[in-house]
Parts: sequence; C-alpha cells; structure tokens
Amino acid sequence: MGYKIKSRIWIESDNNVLLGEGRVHLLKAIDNTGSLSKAAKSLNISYKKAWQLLDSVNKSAKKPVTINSIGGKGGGGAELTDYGKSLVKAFDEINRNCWSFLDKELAKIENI
Amino acid sequence: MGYKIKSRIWIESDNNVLLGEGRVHLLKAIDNTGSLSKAAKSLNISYKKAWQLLDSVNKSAKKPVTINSIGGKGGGGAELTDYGKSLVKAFDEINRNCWSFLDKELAKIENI
DNA sequence: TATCGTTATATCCGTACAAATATAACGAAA
DNA sequence: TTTCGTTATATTTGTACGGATATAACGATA
Repeated sequence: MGYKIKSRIWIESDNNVLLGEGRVHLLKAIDNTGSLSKAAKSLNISYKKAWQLLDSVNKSAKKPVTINSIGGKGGGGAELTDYGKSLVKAFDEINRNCWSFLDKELAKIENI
Repeated sequence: MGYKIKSRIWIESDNNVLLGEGRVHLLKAIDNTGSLSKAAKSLNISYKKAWQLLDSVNKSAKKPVTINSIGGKGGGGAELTDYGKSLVKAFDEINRNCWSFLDKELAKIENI
C-alpha cells in the first residue's frame, strides 16, 4: 500500500529513438512558439540540446516532423508538419493509456 | 510501419525509487549467488554501485528485501527475503504485461 | 586467536556529458 | 545593400557521476 508505479515510453525507428517525453515536449513548444530557439528558451534547455533533439527526430522519422526555415522575415522559424502533429497526438494518447494500465496492474496486486 | 515502442517502468515509495529494471537484475543476481559482491561481479558493475542500489532498495521498501550478514562462514552474504522474492515476481509480471499492452497500443494506430 | 571473504564506507580521480560561447549562413524586408 | 533573428555548427569550459582504490568491522571456523 502506498507504492506508485511510473513509466517512460518511447518510440524507436530502426534502433534510433524517434519520440520520447522530452522530444514531445519540444515539439509542442515548437508548435506554440513557431521557432526552435524560442521553444528551447521556453523549456529552459540550451539551443544546442534542442537542435540535437529535433535533428534526431527528423532523421529518425519516416516523414518530416518539422519544416525549418533559415533567414527571411523574423529570421526564420520551425513549424510542425501534419505528420508531426499526428505523432505527438499518438504518443500522448498511448502514454496516458499506459499510465492508467499500469495503475490497474499495480492495484491488482496491492498486497505488497 | 516499422516503429517499435519501448518502455521503462519503476515502482516508487514516498518519492523514492524502490524497484526498476537494474534493481531487479541485482536482486535476481543476489538470489543466484548468495552475496552482494558476487552479484556485482556477475553483472559487471562496481560493488559500490551495487551496494548503493541495494541500500536504496531496502530503505525504500516497507519490509526488508534482503538480509545481509557480515562475517562468519564465507565472510557473510546476502539473500532475498520472501518479500523480496514477491516484489521481483510482481515487477517482472507487470513489466511483461506492459510490453504486450504497448505493442497492442502501437498496432492500433499503425497508420503512422 | 588467526584467518578469510564478506559487508560497509570514505576518498580520490578520470571521463563523458551538458552548458556556455562563438560564429557562419541565410533570406525577406526596409 | 544593410539589418535582423533565426537555423546550423564547432569549440571550449565546467561539473556531476561512476570507477577505482583503500580500509575498517565483522563473526564462524579451524
């Protein structure tokens, strides 16, 4: 009684990590801000780390997850593709389902 | 198509980690070898790390998970309590169930 | 009482990873 | 053509963590 169960899930593609919680946070922040640098600031992570994560996401995914532009009005920016949005949505749903599944599993043996 | 989903689960007690995959590996190795030092060797981890893990497990658990003895025949040793064995069994079962649950979840949206 | 292989603990050191910093390239717009 | 804020990338710096090492305490047995 009183034990809690926690989890982390991630999706891999060809042994490369595609999506985990951190990457999903980043993608959501990009969707909110329209730029990778602003997203990094909003998450209190370095631009370098954010860029590496996003680069890894786009290299692992079967279709582009973001479209990044350099120069131009505002200096450029980054935005989620429809595919990227669907990935985020799918991840969130599976993650939530996993949490409730695990809570039930733990409850089943609540004699520990 | 071709994406894989992976997970890590762990059990917490009062915001302290009680059991995760590494700790379960260690407990199984203790059960197999009868000593913490032999268990560490068999897992190729340092004794220090093994001791810290086991100490954390026993401090987090509501009942003792191992019984450790110093001195005496063989120098001492460590062995799982019945409670410890039941924890390991419960963790393994939940972990396996989680894997198959997540595989089904991913299959449900295999349009990504 | 001496020996032995443990558990238990402190200290030092190297290294891998993160953060910080610097800078180039870019393109729309003024 | 100059400016601007961005993406993209390399290099340096800092630090936290694990590994290595050393050693004390212990108790059954011979």
